[in-house]
Amino acid sequence: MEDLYSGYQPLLFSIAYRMLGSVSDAEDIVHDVYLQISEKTIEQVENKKAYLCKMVTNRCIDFFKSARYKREVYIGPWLPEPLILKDHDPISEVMNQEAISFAFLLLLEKLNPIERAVFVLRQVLRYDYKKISQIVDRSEPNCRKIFSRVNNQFPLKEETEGKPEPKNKEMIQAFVSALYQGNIQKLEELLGKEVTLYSDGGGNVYAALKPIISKDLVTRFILNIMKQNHHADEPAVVKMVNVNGECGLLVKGMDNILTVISFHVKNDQIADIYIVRNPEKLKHVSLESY
DNA sequence: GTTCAAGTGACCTCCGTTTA
DNA sequence: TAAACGGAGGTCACTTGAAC
Repeated sequence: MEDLYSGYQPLLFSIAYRMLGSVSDAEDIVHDVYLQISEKTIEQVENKKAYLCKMVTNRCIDFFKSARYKREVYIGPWLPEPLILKDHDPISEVMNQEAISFAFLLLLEKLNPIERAVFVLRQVLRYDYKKISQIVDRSEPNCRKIFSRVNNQFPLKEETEGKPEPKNKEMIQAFVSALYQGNIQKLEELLGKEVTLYSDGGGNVYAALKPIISKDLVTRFILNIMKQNHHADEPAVVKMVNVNGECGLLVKGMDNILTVISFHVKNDQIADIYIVRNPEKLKHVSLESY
């Protein structure tokens, strides 16, 4: 059972996280699945990997149906829980191979649970339709059609192809230094014309209740935050980290993680900024590691 | 050349909403 | 309340491309 857990846990977590956009819920589901299966049961199963994927996917579908209601009453923009990836972590190795960006997870959010499962299994994990049909309990042609329709409906494919370019890292470094210097001209160069800033406080902490759109408004918003931080008794520390496979920022206070920021870069400019401030979504980020 | 998996257009069915 | 309508989701059949 231990080998089974260490062998498949990263893969199962990667499926659950993409389906739900929540680190803690994904961990719970994977853990529950391992608690539910007994050694006897699993030994009788021919394809253990497909069996475990099916269990996790079905759990996610059930969970998502109930979570959907919660999100409908969510205060402000909903963002996924950030996943801070480190080198040599088994989960990082699985995640870095596949799409996991905030932009991708937010697009997935628009799909129904079955569409999500089919898309993740096919586009991200490259499963064949036979396996997918067994996992989601739909016919093979139906799975092909679901995938085809999702592809036509949403521009998800580009989000799953390629890894974050090193250029992004330089861009985020330039962004941070422009912030500290208060260099408005440089900030405006880095931001796309229609840049959108999403701020998720979940009603627990201060955050913008609506997405902020346009270069001018976003620049003013972030400079204002920097000004407040500068005048604080204990200014926060900003650190560059790997957030969901892309270069991002972690803002550390005296005794807790205050904010995690992720960026979506398009055509050499920052197209979207995702700011997670909801403490509920930062609980899993360990302060000691940073 | 054959086989097979994948992708997609055309068509059908079902179900929720609208309207008389 | 029942018929009409539209959209979502499913099946069938065909084309395409890769592997052998």
